[in-house]
Amino acid sequence: MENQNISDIIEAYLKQILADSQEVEIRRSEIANQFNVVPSQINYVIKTRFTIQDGYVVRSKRGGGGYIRIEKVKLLDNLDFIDSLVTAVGDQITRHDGLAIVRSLFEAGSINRREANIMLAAIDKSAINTGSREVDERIRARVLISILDHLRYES
Amino acid sequence: MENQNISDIIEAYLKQILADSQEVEIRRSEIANQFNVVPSQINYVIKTRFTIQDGYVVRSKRGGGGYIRIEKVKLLDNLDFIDSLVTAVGDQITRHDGLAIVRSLFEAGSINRREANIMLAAIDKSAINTGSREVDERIRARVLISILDHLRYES
DNA sequence: GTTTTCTTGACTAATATTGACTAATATTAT
DNA sequence: ATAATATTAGTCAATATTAGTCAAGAAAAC
Repeated sequence: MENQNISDIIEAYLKQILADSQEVEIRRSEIANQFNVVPSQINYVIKTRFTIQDGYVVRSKRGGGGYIRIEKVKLLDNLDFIDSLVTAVGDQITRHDGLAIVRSLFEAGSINRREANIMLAAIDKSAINTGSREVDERIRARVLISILDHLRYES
Repeated sequence: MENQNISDIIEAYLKQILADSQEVEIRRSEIANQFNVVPSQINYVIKTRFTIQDGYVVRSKRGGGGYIRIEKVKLLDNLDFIDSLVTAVGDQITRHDGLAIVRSLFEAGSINRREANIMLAAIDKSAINTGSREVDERIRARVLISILDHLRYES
């Protein structure tokens, strides 16, 4: 074992629970208290160590009875492909190139025609049209990547 | 699971009754008493969890013999249904209400789980996040309506 | 010495709970 | 009939209870 910082320790704690069960639900302040760190460090640990690339989906709720729930998901075998598309999208993308991304998914068999059409509708000009082409391209990129990330696992 | 808030518990209680019957009729003060909350919390639960987007219609009467009646709505044919959702979306919509829209589509059988997840990814915070809540809500509305419009043609 | 990662806390956002006040309807008294 | 009273539900704003974001400084890695 190398020199472990507290983030690593919290990560290990959560992953140990996840070794036995499909998901773990915590109250942020409780865990923060338990490990004697500020609450926002829990967000840091989750953001850096429980990403979708790692095979985790995180949901949360604020307010009374709030929680953070980390779920282990079964990743599909198209990960490298999705990765390459995410890279291709980058942080902004034209409609034309977005169309090509969706077509790639369809032709690879990752999505069917109906799903492709839903994706196209989501990045269409009628959907994303703020008046600034640059802003539109950034939003389109994020919408696409958000969808691509969901195609990584079974749901 | 273990630390649910009382609003969730009341929601679950009502929905359990609605699982067996088309509607449920309550006396507000009785339920408030039963769950040991103030009466107006029942209004909160209904307002946040039994909206028309969720597929419920609520009627009530004040005065002696007053009641609150929650009815599970029978969905119309697909076109009218999508029309009603488009109307419900309007020109801006919160994530919470957007979620309810997608859930309605799913529960109505208009889309399957995979399609629902694609839609949710498209309107997620990770996808639409310009820094202005108002702008986000407008974009979210347009993305949703664009997808809803495409769902008309295909079915 | 520079860059990356970690830690911290101030500020923000979402959701839940509560209660004072209001409105509608029913019942009773005149 | 009409007015007064009782009995419901509705609205709204204040407060409480959570989690999220972001940026600055510290520590570690390179």
